[in-house]
Amino acid sequence: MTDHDLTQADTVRLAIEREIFGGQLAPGDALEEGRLAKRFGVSRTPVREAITQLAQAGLITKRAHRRAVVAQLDPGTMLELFEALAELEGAAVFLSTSRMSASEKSELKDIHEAAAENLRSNGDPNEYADLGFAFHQRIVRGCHNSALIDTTEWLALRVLPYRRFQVVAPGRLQINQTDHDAIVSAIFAGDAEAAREEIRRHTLEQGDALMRFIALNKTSHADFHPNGLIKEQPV
Amino acid sequence: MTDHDLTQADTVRLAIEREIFGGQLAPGDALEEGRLAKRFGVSRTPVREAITQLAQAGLITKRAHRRAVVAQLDPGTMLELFEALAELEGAAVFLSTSRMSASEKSELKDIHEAAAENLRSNGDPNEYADLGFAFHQRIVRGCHNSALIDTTEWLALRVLPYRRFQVVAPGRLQINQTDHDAIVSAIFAGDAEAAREEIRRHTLEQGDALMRFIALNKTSHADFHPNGLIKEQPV
DNA sequence: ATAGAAAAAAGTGTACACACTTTGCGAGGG
DNA sequence: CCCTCGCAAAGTGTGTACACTTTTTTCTAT
Repeated sequence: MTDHDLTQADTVRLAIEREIFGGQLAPGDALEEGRLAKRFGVSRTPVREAITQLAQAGLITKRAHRRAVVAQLDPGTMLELFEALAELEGAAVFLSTSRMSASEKSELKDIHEAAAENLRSNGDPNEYADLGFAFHQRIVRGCHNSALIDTTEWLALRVLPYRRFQVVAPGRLQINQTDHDAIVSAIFAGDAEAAREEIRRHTLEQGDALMRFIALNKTSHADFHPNGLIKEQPV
Repeated sequence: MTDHDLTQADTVRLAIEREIFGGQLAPGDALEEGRLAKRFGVSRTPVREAITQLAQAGLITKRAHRRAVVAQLDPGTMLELFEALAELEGAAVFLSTSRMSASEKSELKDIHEAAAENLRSNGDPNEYADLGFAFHQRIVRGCHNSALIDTTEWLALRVLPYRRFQVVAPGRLQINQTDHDAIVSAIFAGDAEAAREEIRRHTLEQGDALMRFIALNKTSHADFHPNGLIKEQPV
């Protein structure tokens, strides 16, 4: 089956997610069931279901009889989100330090070194961002506790639409890399408590920097709207 | 308006939630859209939406073209859930220690002492369970970070259907109270790190005890359907 | 002109119909 | 006897119609 057992609602949900993460749908944009239905070539029913799920995931907000909107995070909420994320990643790395297998650790080191190389050779900042994401993911998944992993990644997802702003913030990348250095060292030294502290500080700082950057570039998100760049899979 | 702006889907969702927490719907029970629709006097559409939301929340599991089922936690998953919960509560108390207001702290102390009194006078175990729930809730909410609070309580919710087993486990209550003692002391001493360690150990131990108890009473859950053993606190 | 009310337009919530998938069961071959 | 294949019943996924709510526009009176 080419179908992979994905229901149409799933397909639509995935597509919308991609558009949010890709930036075609910016925070604050309205999602109207009818239009989406026509655009994806399905009826409103699966679109509606997709929206419900995305709302539950916190990616979009929805109130009865009102249009659904891509979740918009005010500074306070975002700060809380990053603080919570910092704590969760801290908890995860605390466990990961003693639980990561040798191959997982070496994978982490590989990612870290690839990022360093990217930085040294002035590579593509987007690639660096991807490596940063993989870095955090590798650490979190190293705790081998799906409940904790899912919870952490779910939280990370909610701030993901905003991370695109960070790649262009000047000077951040080097600081980021130094932080990662400290984290890797702590993990390889087996010092769980130190690893926790390092990643907590790091993620908090990341959120702070992101907020400052957004505050400075107060221009509307609408600037980033090439719109319709993604074509979805027709079953 | 008596309606309070709740859509029918919301009403159904709330009703099913209550039945799960109340024990009328035990883990493993199948939820069939048509029957529920008839029972609640609505069409399948809102029922379907409610089920989707509950599935997203992890309270029920759902796969394409198959009946939805009240989430059944195998021992491994439950252990993971408690471990994750222990870490989250640890993170929360770490923040709470320095953030709880004087009145919040005294509230916590009141709850703790009421529980002690209940124990001393051989009071109602269900009341003690409620106080235990309130104890944890008060601590978690003391961190004043809604993202962390929501995440933690969401996780706690997933194991709630199983907590009903614990109240009857022999000897647990006294151990529980001693643990709480240590936690309260650490908070009042302002030792965030100690508080974190205490609550981590405590919650892990709680999960362990629960698992042992369930393993011993391997009989079907259906036996425990006397309906309303635990009363939940809305809002 | 302008504020307010009334009506039209747009959009969401729900019911119902029907196609497609899964599941349970019974008949026929090994 | 039991395994398998296939058919019937049950149940889910989606399209469509319509009622009800919100939003926008238009019309009226000051």
